[in-house]
Amino acid sequence: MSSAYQPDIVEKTAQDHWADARCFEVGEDPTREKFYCLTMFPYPSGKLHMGHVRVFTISDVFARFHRMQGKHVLQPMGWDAFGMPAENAAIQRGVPPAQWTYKNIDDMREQLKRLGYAYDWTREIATCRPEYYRWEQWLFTRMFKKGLVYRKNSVVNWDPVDQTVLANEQVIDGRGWRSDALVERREIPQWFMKITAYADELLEQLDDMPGWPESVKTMQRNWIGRSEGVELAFDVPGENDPLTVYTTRPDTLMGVTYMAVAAEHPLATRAAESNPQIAAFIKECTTSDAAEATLETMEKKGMPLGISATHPLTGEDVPLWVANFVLMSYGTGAVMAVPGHDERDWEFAKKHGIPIKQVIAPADGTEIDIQEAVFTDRGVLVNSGEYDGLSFDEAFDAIADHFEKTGRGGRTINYRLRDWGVSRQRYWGAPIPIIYCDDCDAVPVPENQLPVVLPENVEFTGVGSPLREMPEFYETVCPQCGKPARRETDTFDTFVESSWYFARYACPDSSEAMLDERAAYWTPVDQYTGGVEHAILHLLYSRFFQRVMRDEGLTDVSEPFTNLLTQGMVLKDGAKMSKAKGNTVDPQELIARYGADTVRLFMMFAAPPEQALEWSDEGVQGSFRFLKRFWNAVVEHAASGPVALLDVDLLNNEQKALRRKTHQTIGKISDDIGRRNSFNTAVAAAMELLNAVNKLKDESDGDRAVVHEALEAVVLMLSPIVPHICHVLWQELGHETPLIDQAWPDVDESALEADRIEIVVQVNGKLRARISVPADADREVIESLAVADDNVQRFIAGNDIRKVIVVPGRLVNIVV
RNA sequence: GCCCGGGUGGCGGAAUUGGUAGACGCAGCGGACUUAAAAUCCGCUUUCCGAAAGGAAGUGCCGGUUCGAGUCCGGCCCCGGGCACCA
Repeated sequence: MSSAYQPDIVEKTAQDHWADARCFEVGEDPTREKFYCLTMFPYPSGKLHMGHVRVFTISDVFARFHRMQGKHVLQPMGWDAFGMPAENAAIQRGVPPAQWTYKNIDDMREQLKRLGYAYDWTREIATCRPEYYRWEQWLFTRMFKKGLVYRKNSVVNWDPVDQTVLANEQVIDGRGWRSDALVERREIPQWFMKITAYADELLEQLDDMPGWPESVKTMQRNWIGRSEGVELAFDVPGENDPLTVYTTRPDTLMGVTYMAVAAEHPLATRAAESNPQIAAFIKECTTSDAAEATLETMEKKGMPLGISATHPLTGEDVPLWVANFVLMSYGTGAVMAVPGHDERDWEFAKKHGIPIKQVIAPADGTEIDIQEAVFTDRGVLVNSGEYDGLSFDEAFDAIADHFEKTGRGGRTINYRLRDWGVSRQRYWGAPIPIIYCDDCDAVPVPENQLPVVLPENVEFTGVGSPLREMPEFYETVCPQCGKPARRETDTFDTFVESSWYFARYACPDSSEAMLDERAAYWTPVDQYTGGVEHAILHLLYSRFFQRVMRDEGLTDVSEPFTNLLTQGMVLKDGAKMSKAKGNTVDPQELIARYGADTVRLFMMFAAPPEQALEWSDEGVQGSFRFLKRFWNAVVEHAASGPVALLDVDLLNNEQKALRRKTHQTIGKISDDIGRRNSFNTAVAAAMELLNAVNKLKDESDGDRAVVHEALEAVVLMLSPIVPHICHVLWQELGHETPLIDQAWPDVDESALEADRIEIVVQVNGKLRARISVPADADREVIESLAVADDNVQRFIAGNDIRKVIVVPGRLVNIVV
């Protein structure tokens, strides 16, 4: 194959070999170190996009690199197959969601195969298959029995025209995407998983996860949001139950000048009965979507309820307000407000003429005017009676003690994290295995009746779930009492499927259990790669599910992913590439034109993996040109005859320099891929080495030997990134055994030694000269050579040398 | 609004532990080869001054620490991601 580079032929040759030899199909081998390499599985939209190519290529580089390190590597692939796009397609084209999804899976599998990823396709999973989702239904019923799932009312976006629940994505500027009607918040009963039962464990374990990026751990810590505070009861005259609030600032208690409750709070509802203005305000509060970003950014509004609570320390009246920024589903649905020492309360008080009282003073004694500016720092208590002069900690303890002694509250740990609502009022998802009986309430479907199979041949109108129109689905009998009963028609949030698929790849065919002993061999995942947009939800739910499976006795593993790489988005025109925005680039065209290797190389070279990659059509050309140069360099070298054995003693300086470059590059690329995840600089280093090879004539025995060594190194080290061309070039270099079975190259330390090194000379921190010194020169020698330099003399002449800093191997800085 | 990132030539980016700013590539310019074009190869390419040697400025903005700051600290600005029903 000594002609021009033809990617289609090269890539078919390599892929045929891997398929024929079943290179990537792996079983369990306890004698070898395993390496489980996984990518967040794709939604089968039907077309591969650049974000897919990026993440799959990153993962494939890991898989192939660790295989060359001698590890037993598993890299599976599957489909996150439930979700809204299938329903949208069904509405638009009249195709049942199942049919559309299976077709897409077939199409995308072919596209993936064309890219040459090292997948074990025998383990493929599709989450919409009953063999898969039966096990999450099973786990749900186990969680039900343990009290880890429960039902409660929760807010959804309600489209009053289409009479249906909308996803946040389906709400555009507060209106339903199809009806254009103003969306309302409405409460309906939904199933929840008690992730908060694991909040502490999920938080604490983050401190012991060195393989995760700090940013992701920080985001998860803040999301869980553990806080230590105090619960306080305020009596409301005429009410039986006190109004309980939670605060992390009990030291500001004496500064409370009003309280606020949510629109859905019983006190507000009661007040609305006799006051039409309040009723109207409450109605207005529910006319918005349920997204937190909407609630947090909308104008803070409130209205006095005309009643007061009693301050628990002073006995003074504290007026009650209803406000749109207090959420019923969050804590107790009521907050105490301290305008002097809370930003939002201060602004609200200013707007509504509510008194602002200073009860904290700066610890350093600075005078402040609380009417002019809010003071939110911790400080010393003032205007607080017996608590005056106390610090934050002292006041926290004194006030918490007081409430504990009087039985009116006390220390509490609070989490921002809320339980996971898993109910979706949608068709294309896994049925929630619950049966409602008039006598027995909600009863989980018995294990021997699982799975509850989702009917796949349905008429799909888009308004409401077809399951609700299918008596043959929902009509059943109660498993407990045998009376006619009704099956749950809601389905699971698709995050449920993606919270445990990583473990199922170990035993995808197990019909006896959710996981079997093969999972003990392969889990946890050693390297997990996926989009940074999943940094919180998917990764936190997976960490939760792993623990639920552990506590169910299915595994000993607590943390599902040992090392995590969150790859940045592929952007175009400054925004995430997405079908919705219509700014996608089709990888298929590029592959047809340049081959998979060029596309893989470009994705790895264009940006560091964790950063956003701004797409540009130019630059792909450059990657293709490099592969052609690479091809020609190897083919021409191989064509010019046999290579003499390398004899390092006979090398001239130029040849030694190339050898040094070769082994420096082996060291650099090993570190770049193996430790730094810095694939772009690994490619750059390989390019530099190839540029250096092309400068040598490749004629003498010594030339040919060092060129051969360098080319072998480049072929081996680029093979994780561009595996097809390297497969063929390895044969060109005269090897019988295929490249896929080769080990990663080693650094020859002796090749790195150099006689002389370059040192930079600065005067007052400004670069003035570069000098060449013997590699073993000591400080005095380096210093005297530096001072002797002509240009350095120009800048130090006539001045006293005050100080000389010598950084060995790097620079000299002369301070005058 | 809150949480997490990012900001370096015309462009993507490099600089790994505070020590040569701009590696590698794209685009551009000049040259070789060619009847010509494409492809390929060679050279130049941060800005300003200078024939050159060399000098000055320079990593979003303002300030600080240091012999030395893209890197550390304080305060801002802009862009991207997430915010619990997009996946």
